[in-house]
Amino acid sequence: MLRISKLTDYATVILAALAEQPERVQTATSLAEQTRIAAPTVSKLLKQLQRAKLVTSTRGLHGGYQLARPATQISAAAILDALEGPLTLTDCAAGQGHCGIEETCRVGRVWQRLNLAIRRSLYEVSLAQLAGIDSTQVRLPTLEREVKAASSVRSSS
Amino acid sequence: MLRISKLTDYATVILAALAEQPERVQTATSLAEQTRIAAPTVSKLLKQLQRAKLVTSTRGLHGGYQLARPATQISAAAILDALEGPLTLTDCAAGQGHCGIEETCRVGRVWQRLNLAIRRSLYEVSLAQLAGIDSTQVRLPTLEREVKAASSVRSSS
DNA sequence: TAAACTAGGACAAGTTTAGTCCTAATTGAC
DNA sequence: GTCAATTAGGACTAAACTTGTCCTAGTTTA
Repeated sequence: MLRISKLTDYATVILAALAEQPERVQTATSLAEQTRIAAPTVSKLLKQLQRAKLVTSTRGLHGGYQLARPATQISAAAILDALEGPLTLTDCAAGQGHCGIEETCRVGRVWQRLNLAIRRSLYEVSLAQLAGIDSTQVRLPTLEREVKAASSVRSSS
Repeated sequence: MLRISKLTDYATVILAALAEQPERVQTATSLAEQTRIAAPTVSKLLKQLQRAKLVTSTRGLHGGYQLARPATQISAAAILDALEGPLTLTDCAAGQGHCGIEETCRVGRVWQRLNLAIRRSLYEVSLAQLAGIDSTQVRLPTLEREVKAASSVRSSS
């Protein structure tokens, strides 16, 4: 539960490897060797990351991948979004609003707020910090406020 | 991603229904009607919750289920644990420690700490709050501290 | 033109999740 | 003591998601 997929985990490892040498263009193959992740998987992930604009790609000979922006400006939330789509703790949160038990379910709202709180906390963590490159402390005023609000919300909007 | 399972969501709805009338013993069937969740599913979930000691059961005629303790003393984390087992954001966190890319992976540790931070925040939210019965504000000093620590951890232990 | 790359998507196997059903065991009422 | 209501436990199935592989096409440089 509340588990990020293995692929997402891999992606952060790959991004961390890119973050270590931001000036260098690295091929999927080389990244696979560095990280010990199977090459086709690395390839696939890099494609996804490219689509999400987290890395830039150069085709052709001497091509490869680079971080699209500094590691300090890539949040954990962005990585998760890129690979797993927008984060929704429950199905209701996804949008449609009809899960069959709408009326009886006053629980949904609170989950969604908790959801948001967690999301914001992930948003405050940068790739640089995940990779252990940057040790800058993050300020997290948002997080505390959000979770507090989430947990005290009532059914009456 | 970071999604709680539908069953867990159902479980909180069921627990919320029980929390509304803590003095009453309610049957699985009645809870199914109230919540509009399919009866066999409700049954199954209640069994799990009973095993986790979140509800008490009475067998036989006029039997049914009740909360094992006040809703204020049941945390969201406890509900998640009961249904999905101990929370692990990544596989590495689960224990074995060999995911094939150990050496190259300095990312794991930070995930695990974030994990813990989220977990603690869930621990601070009670069923009463989820159900909208109790509007008590929670103090969350732990959460802020935890996430801050998690995000600034370095590879060097 | 050939070689080294990425881009995109189809596909298959494995695992997890969701939900159903069946057969005990227990209790209270008549 | 028998019957009906109810939980206990687990087997089973179908659907969904995850993970990983592979193939073909497009791009760039030497």
